[in-house]
Amino acid sequence: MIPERIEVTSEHHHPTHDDCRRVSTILTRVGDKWSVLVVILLGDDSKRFNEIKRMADGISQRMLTLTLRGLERDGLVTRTIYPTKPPRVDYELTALGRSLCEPVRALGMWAQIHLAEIEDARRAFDQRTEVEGSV
Amino acid sequence: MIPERIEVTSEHHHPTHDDCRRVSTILTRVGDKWSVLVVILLGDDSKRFNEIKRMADGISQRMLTLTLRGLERDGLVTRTIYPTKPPRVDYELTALGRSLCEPVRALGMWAQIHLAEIEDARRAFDQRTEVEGSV
DNA sequence: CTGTATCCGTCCAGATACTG
DNA sequence: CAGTATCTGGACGGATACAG
Repeated sequence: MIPERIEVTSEHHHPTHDDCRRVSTILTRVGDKWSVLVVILLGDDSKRFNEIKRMADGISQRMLTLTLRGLERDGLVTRTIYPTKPPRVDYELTALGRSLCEPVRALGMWAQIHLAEIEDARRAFDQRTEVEGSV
Repeated sequence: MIPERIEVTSEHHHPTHDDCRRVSTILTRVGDKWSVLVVILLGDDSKRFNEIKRMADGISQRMLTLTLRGLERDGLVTRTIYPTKPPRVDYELTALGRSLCEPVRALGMWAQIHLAEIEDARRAFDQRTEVEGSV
């Protein structure tokens, strides 16, 4: 029972303020430096802290902790502690987390498909700007 | 002719480093505070600077300028200057910009559908954390 | 191993004032 | 109207050291 459209401001058929703020909110969360990377990396099986850290390659311990906490807070990942010695903590995507993967992957596909196009546009823009600057 | 899958690192069938970095890059760009909002607001017809500013409601002039420049640089919007008096500048989504709307809307739908779920998770988490803190 | 605490430099966003 | 310039506070990310 997935609603086709949730509730859009008044009559306007194309999403407006409320709608966009929501999108914006989620994208802000999702768009931070590491969250999506971690979500995708988690994939289907649970993983340990350092395992993720190695995969992410470049993330600091601090940032990984913060990122995982954020994802946990949003109900996207679960955190399971095994009080062994040394301690072991497993992270795993929740159903919600896995469901997020779909639209994110779609965006990822878009990114890959249009990457060259965007980079060309950037080069062109930078050149234009540069020329202006040197006049 | 949209490729099902572009090129994923070696054998692994689930996206890895390269893949993820790309997604991450785009999401970072897309995930900043105003870009997506502006893209969605632009919709199908061109709009003027202050027109967008009014719709965005809360964005500063500076941020709107920077956001639009960024989008223009990435080839997502065009900027048309009419040297009238007073000057008039129209912004419009490019084909690339419009194509971005689709995955973004998908994410938006996801956000709307799961908003309550996420907020519940947040409340639960905060409560748990709070309890721990007070012990 | 899996964190937390602290320090610190950088970037970013907002406010304000000014310009073509 | 549509910007640019400048200043400033705060958030963010990284490095490091320490703890359970």
